[in-house]
Amino acid sequence: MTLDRMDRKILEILQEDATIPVAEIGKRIGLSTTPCWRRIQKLEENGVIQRRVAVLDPKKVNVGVTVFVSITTSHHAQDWLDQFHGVLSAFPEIVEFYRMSGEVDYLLRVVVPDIEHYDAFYKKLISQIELTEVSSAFAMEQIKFTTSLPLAYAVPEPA
Amino acid sequence: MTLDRMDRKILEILQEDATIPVAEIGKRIGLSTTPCWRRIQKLEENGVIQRRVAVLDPKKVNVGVTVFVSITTSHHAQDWLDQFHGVLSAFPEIVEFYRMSGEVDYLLRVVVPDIEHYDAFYKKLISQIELTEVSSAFAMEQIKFTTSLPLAYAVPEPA
DNA sequence: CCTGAAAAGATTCACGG
DNA sequence: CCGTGAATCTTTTCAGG
Repeated sequence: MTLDRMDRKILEILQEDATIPVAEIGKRIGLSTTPCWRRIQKLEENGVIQRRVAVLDPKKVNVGVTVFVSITTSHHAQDWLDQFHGVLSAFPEIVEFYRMSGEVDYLLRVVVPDIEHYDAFYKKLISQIELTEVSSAFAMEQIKFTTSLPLAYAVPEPA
Repeated sequence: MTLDRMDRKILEILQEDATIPVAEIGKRIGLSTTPCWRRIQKLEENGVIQRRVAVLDPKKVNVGVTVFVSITTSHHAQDWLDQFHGVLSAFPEIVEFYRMSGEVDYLLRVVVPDIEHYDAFYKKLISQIELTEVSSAFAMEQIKFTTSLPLAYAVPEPA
């Protein structure tokens, strides 16, 4: 699917605030309600817009602490990997989970209320699956966090 | 603010899908529209719900590659730190930015289309501010990514 | 604090340019 | 592909238990 500048403008608005009425979005980008609405529909059908969600304040739901967990493993059989992915993905505290190149095999972002709860999480984690090497790095401060992806790369070259 | 089980149920639903009508949410949790709506209002007023946003598919907007960038710096003056925070936060490719404890001083999550574009981003970054040590780790696969925070820690003990 | 219904507003659709 | 206007459905407010 190709995204033109209108689509990009719509996405820019909706990434920041999905409560804005379609009529208002149209007004901002110079389009009337229906064509604007049709573009949004298409963006949803094509999966460019995956979902609309409420973003919560981590501190207000008592998960103000972020920990990055680096995992190195010696297992490489597919069976074990599938189980590993499944077990880890099921933890609600694990909000991001990447397979990495380089030194570390996997990187997790974990959210918990404090260090004590992280310790409890950690114990539960290692009790459920065997991990060769695990190292934890604590975030002291979240300086930036956004769900808005850059859209400069999404638009085709100007005609 | 204290969140009871009803609030938590509402948040669980809205974190996953913020398009569900209030009447439907009420039905699911056993509440009629008005009280459910009032609870949502309160959660927004109190900042528990920060915003409602559209979540996009990174690949479909051409930023399928995630890179974690670790930064160590020798500067510690407040002036320099403020500038550092400002300069980095302005990059739309930097979607997360943490001050860390331990080895590394800062950790970034950067999204770009591919390694070539990461190189361009990197050059731009180091041209704008002096960084003592920078190391990049590429994610090969995003196994899990969710904007839903765990809510088990948010609820007060059963009365 | 709750229920049920009415008013206000947004989304969706049929039709025409 | 864009726009206008009307029908439908949601949200929001209000009267009352």
